[in-house]
Amino acid sequence: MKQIQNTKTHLIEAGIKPSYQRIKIFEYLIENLNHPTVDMIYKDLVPYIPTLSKTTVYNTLKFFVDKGITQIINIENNETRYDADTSTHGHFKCIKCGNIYDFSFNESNLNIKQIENFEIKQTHLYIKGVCEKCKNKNN
Amino acid sequence: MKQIQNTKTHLIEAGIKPSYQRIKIFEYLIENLNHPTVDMIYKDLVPYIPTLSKTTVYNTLKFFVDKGITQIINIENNETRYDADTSTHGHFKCIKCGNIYDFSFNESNLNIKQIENFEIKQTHLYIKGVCEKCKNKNN
DNA sequence: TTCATTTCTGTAATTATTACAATTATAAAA
DNA sequence: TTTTATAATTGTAATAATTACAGAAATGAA
Repeated sequence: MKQIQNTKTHLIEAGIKPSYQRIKIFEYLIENLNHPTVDMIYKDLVPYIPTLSKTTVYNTLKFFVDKGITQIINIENNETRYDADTSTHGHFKCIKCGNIYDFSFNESNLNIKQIENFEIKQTHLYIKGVCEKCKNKNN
Repeated sequence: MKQIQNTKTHLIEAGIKPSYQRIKIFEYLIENLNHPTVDMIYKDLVPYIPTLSKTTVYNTLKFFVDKGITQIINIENNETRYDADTSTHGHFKCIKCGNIYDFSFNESNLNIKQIENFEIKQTHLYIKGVCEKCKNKNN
């Protein structure tokens, strides 16, 4: 993923007015690439921004997604996660420890005939299983 | 996907006692491979099973998933969809018409090095974009 | 300073899902 | 056939995630 030097500039370039809350939320995302939920973001930030509202977190993230600087990760049905890395990459969720690992994959190798003439906007790949650590632990 | 000849037998083989509700719900799934939500299943079945409870639909689907004859499809964060085709296959969701198209892909082509030693249980691939029909319509 | 616009906040409403207790159905045993 | 135990279904209440919305605060230009 491309390194982001300056949060403020990055927001402005995406057409987002860099308010205090937006800067803090986006900084949180790039410092926590472990795909946090709204609740995690809110709980971790509210000590530093006591007036923060959960609605603001929701609104801001939706805005980031619209502007293309954040993507939504849907692995479990009841928890929406957010990722400041908007490049196409896969996620592996370990069913033992719950950890989510990023990985890269070659999209062009997929070679899907059935949707050849479709216009692709986003590709999401996630894999569930047992990670190496947990595999070794339980043996 | 493997053709299912007899719902009752299919349930028994999966270790599921074939109650009336279970048979009807599973038949609905194999007749509606367009990945219905709990709400769709409930609304479509309740005219035929007036006593049907939404809780039963939830319980039954969870049971089917546990027993491996149904898989969960997570494309949009707020709607869990169900698929009686448990084979590994991809889903394409058109952002114009909302249609979900199935497609097959070659998992081994993904060639993922970062999770080489991980134990893979399920692979989920979904693509968002514009389907051929909608692409032609809007031009 | 005023005014218009945008952003943020808090509460209430909505929706999906789960928990749980009571009822009903099923099937084996007496 | 009746009894009994177990499993499945149902309805309601509770929970959790998300959205709607109106008012307050902040921003920035006139």
